[in-house]
Amino acid sequence: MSVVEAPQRQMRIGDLAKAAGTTPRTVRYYEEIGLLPRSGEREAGQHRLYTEADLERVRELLRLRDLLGVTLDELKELVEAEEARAALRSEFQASDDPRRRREILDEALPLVDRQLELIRRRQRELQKLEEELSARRRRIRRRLNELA
Amino acid sequence: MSVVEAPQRQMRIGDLAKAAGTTPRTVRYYEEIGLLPRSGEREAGQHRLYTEADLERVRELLRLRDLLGVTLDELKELVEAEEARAALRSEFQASDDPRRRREILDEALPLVDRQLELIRRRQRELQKLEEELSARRRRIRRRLNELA
DNA sequence: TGCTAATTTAACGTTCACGTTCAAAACCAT
DNA sequence: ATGGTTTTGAACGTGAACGTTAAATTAGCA
Repeated sequence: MSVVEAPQRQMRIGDLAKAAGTTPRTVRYYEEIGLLPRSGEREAGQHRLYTEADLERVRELLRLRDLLGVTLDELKELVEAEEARAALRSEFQASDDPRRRREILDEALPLVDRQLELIRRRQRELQKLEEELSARRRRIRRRLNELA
Repeated sequence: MSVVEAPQRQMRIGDLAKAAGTTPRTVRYYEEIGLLPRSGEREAGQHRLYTEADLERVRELLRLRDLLGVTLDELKELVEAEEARAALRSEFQASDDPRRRREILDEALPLVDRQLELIRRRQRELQKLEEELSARRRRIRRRLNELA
């Protein structure tokens, strides 16, 4: 394994925000409330630098925010330790110890499961709503037919 | 047709709110922004009275609000003339003229269709998200298996 | 008729999720 | 080194969607 990682094209907050379809302010805010990691070790004053993986994470957060109707606090619990998870992920890549790799995977699973649960609940609710509206639509059409 | 309607058990705002799982304040607020009808002719100062049908409407509004991620203004457009629609509905019941009945139904249909469109878009987005998360879940499980 | 609980209107307060502004500092290219 | 662009940190501002409070009515009941 190379200790020297692939160059890892870094980007700054403006590029990240644009690529994620949001604003720098939002990214900083998410960091502020602990929804995003503190962006590397910065000696106060230096610009934040992000990787492609960070971008993906931001995109996913925005998606979850929009699709599930959760507050950012709930979202934070939902992706709890998204920060830790990112750390784990790189540790996973770096680790050769099967016991450690297994621990990491064991932690990742319930996180994904919790997200899936919420999503499926939402799907069921929407499904029910859709069926009811479809039924209403059919009734209307039927009555229109009866008038023809 | 009886001009004297069935007694129509009326309830007041507190009962309505409780039954709908919300608060009187919210109901008044929705009336204020035109999302709910003005609740009968009240000579200023008198208590608002609601029917079972009103309750259903409130329930549906709350449901749409929670399930689609729309602002109340968007919701208002979405159920545009929910007020008018309620009026139309009772007019429909009262009308024997097929031409009028047809007009009413013709207006009701696109309203339902717009709601259905939004709901289905949401369903598609959630579906995609679910598939991606499921895939991630499978990858994790597979790796766990490989370690066993 | 008198009492109590619920409602009304109006105004002000609050929370969330950012937007806006600004001076100072950092970065980048030449 | 220098100029132009971007970021930083901090503070204040904002719109949506209600919550809270309070004084005055109103409704329901013994």
